[in-house]
Amino acid sequence: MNNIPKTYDFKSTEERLYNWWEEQGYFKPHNQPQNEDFNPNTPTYVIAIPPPNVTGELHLGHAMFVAMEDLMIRYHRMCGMSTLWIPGSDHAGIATQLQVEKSLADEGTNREEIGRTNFLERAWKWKHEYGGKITNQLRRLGASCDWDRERFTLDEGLSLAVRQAFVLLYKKGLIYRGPRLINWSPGLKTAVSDLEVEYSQEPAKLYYFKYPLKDSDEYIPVATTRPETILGDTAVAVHPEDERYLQFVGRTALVPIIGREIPVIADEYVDQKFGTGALKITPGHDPNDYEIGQRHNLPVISVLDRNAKVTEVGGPYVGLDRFEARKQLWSDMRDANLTDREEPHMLNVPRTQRGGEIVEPMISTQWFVSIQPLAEAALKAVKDRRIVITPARFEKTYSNWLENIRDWCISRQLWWGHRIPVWYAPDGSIFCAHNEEEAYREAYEKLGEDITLTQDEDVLDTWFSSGLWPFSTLGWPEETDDLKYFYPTTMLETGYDILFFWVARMIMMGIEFTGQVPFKQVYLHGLVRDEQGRKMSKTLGNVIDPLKVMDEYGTDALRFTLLTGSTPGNDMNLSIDRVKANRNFANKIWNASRYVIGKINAIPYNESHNELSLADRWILARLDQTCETCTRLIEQHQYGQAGTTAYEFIWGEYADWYIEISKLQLVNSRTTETTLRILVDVLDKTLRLLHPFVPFITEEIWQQLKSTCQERFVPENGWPEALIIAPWPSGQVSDAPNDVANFNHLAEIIRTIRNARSEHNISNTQRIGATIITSDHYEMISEQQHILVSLAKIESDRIEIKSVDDSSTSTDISLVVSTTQIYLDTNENIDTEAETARIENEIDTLENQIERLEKLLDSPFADKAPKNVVEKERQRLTEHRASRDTLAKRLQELQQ
RNA sequence: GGGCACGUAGCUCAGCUGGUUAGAGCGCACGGUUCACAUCCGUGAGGUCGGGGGUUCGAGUCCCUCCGUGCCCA
Repeated sequence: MNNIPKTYDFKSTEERLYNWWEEQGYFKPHNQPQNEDFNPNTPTYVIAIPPPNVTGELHLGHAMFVAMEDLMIRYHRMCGMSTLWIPGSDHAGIATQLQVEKSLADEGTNREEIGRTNFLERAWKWKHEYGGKITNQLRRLGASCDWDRERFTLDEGLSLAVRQAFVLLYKKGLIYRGPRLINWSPGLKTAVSDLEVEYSQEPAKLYYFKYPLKDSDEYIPVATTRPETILGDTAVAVHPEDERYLQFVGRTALVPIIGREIPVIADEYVDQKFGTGALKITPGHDPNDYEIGQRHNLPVISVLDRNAKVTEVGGPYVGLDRFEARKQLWSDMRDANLTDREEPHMLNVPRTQRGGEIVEPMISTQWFVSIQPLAEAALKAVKDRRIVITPARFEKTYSNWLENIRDWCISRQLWWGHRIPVWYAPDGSIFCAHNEEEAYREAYEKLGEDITLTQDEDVLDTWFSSGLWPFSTLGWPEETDDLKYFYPTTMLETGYDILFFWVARMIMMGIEFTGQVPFKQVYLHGLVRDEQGRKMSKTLGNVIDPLKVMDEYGTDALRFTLLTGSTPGNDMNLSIDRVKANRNFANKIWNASRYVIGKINAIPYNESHNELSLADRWILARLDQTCETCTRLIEQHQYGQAGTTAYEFIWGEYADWYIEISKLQLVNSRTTETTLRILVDVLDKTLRLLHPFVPFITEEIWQQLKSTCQERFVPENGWPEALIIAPWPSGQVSDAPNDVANFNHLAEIIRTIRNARSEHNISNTQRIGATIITSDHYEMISEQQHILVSLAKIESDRIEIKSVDDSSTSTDISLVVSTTQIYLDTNENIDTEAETARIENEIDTLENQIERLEKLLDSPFADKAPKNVVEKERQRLTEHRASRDTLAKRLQELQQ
């Protein structure tokens, strides 16, 4: 009868459908400059993917952004916009280089040994071998991006964009090179930006010691967390109002052990309450000291080199590792009687984001972007709402960061990346150009032909190229047709953790280079954590692999869980139980559809009346409302709510009620065809609603529905080729509130009867008698009698609908649903005592409600609250009173 | 030190601009072999929304404060 399997098999579906979609070209914008019938005025919806690292392996963060963005893309595609999702990946400078270096190490060599050219060859080879992995995994998630437009940050085009951006900024004076205090990673041997440093609270020691004063036995007590930096001290500072030490200001102190002479200065920065209240100043290795040093014109001494080993200024300690030097120096100071004591102390330790080793602040010559002017423009774009961030609270975070931003260190001492487009002549002249030829041309002009240039050794921060992503992927700096049509993009969706790293920088660079904001909306999702709310980490062993989840429960289940289990900007704890529940949801969709398709196949066409039943009108009205609600919620970025709404509709209303009722209507030849038509119509539209959330199952079942219906049932504008490009169902607000209210009343009666049956342990197969007394619903209930009979398991010739209570009813159980009275005749020995108790209990609750409502309506509420709200409560009071009276009467009868 | 978020049923989470005895899924209890589905159906128990104070006719939903958790910035 039905050749559709009983359970949805996602394994045989997902890959097949994905490939088909892609082959059919559905992932491409339907309107694009390459088309012959291109219309530049067709509205666009464009998202540039947050490019995952090429070295990356799929994790739930990727799953999250794909679920969100694919939802946005699919929704807008169905809405008819020319929709483009640009995929790609970034070259992840440090991560990739580390990977390659690791394999070199395994071979017993290293990058210095094989040289830059060979190293890059190796890196590219690595990229070609493994770089496709992550993008294939994105496909697995169902990402409907236009793969023909896939980009990689080291592509030729994007590299050109990077050089162009650099040259433009340089010529504008917004890029400079110079020695500054930067964050140095001794292990990676490169500078990193402020953002790439993470701070962790760690137990450490506070070392108290004596700073001897020149030509005196006196000393200033000083505390430090890093004794090794004493070697680089260039001052001792005290607070200008600190009476304890004021006398020393202006005198000269002697650096312990090495005896260098340094001044004692006064500066407001010093915290009198911390340590001894006196501070040693090491401008070469501490950001705060650096600033104090600037204020007081102190010399800057670097005591540590690129390997974090002591330099020659460190006298006897030269060559020692920083922590070794600490021990040695402290021990020597102890011998010299310069130490006081050590105290345990919680320290804010700066560590590199990658690798986690302790960052060494040090002076180094690096390239920087003067960020101030860019930041101001970026701030303005959000302030005047050319860019809107969701959730809004991140606008504050964004502003706060940009208002306090510091220049961005963009050079990295790596080989894998965009090499800085700057060439040096032997005389030190600098030529910043798009390429070597151009640099030479300029050099010849200035210095004559007999000259050799050498290019800067460093590469750029990966984020520098990511910052250009929304427009470099569209062809910038070329004025390509794509750029003209698709830029600015519409939405930037990503995790809030890279708001600064990426989003802010794209906004700054987008405005700078294109004069336009790179996107109009920003939507930030939260981080996915484990069930206990812990961050997933390899060391904790609590990492949930999305691939495994998809293997077990299907992609749709994972996507739906991520979408409905999270709220904008808030972290979510992923529960596998929920994924499982959503797998069941997919199966529910499957089986509801299986029912419909099976019925169409089983029931031959027969002309029937077009008159709609209450249930028909109800489900159609509810469908309209659901479409309207889902659309509104999606437009408001409340994606989770939208998904839940559709979920509840198809399961709780369509499957639980309408399908059940359709079974009755289908056996009646007068209503068969109409019922089938409505079954199809509602299912079709609901599948459309659900498609952006659960694309695979909906497309799969929709195709079957379509081929089953063929010409027998055709939607308004015909059957589209595929669900992925089917028009989004518009929801006109239904004008049938009565149908909904009536149906709800009917359903409530059924629920109440079911409830009573269950409480009295009446078996499901046991039919019972029922008398319904209703004045205001008499007609409706009479018409819907067959539904009552069927869904509440009532004996069809033992049901009676009355409009007046003639007190002739024999009954075991008495029930009340607002103004409708229900009397059940069960043929069983109903425990009178239990029934009495039940009714008494019911009356009790009603009395409480009545009392509460009477009080409420007697309070200022009655005239201060809006009329409709008051009216609702009045209504409720009336109903409760009626119910109470009915039950009281019945109670009396029982007690006679 | 500054800022933000979170704390709602045993568990994982919804609850939009405040509207009046709080919702879902899972779990639990009871009952179900009807031809869509046991990855199911029906019924039920279970929170007064971290504590306290305030604004309001009315607060889980706004304000203050305290406690707890997490994050960001310095």
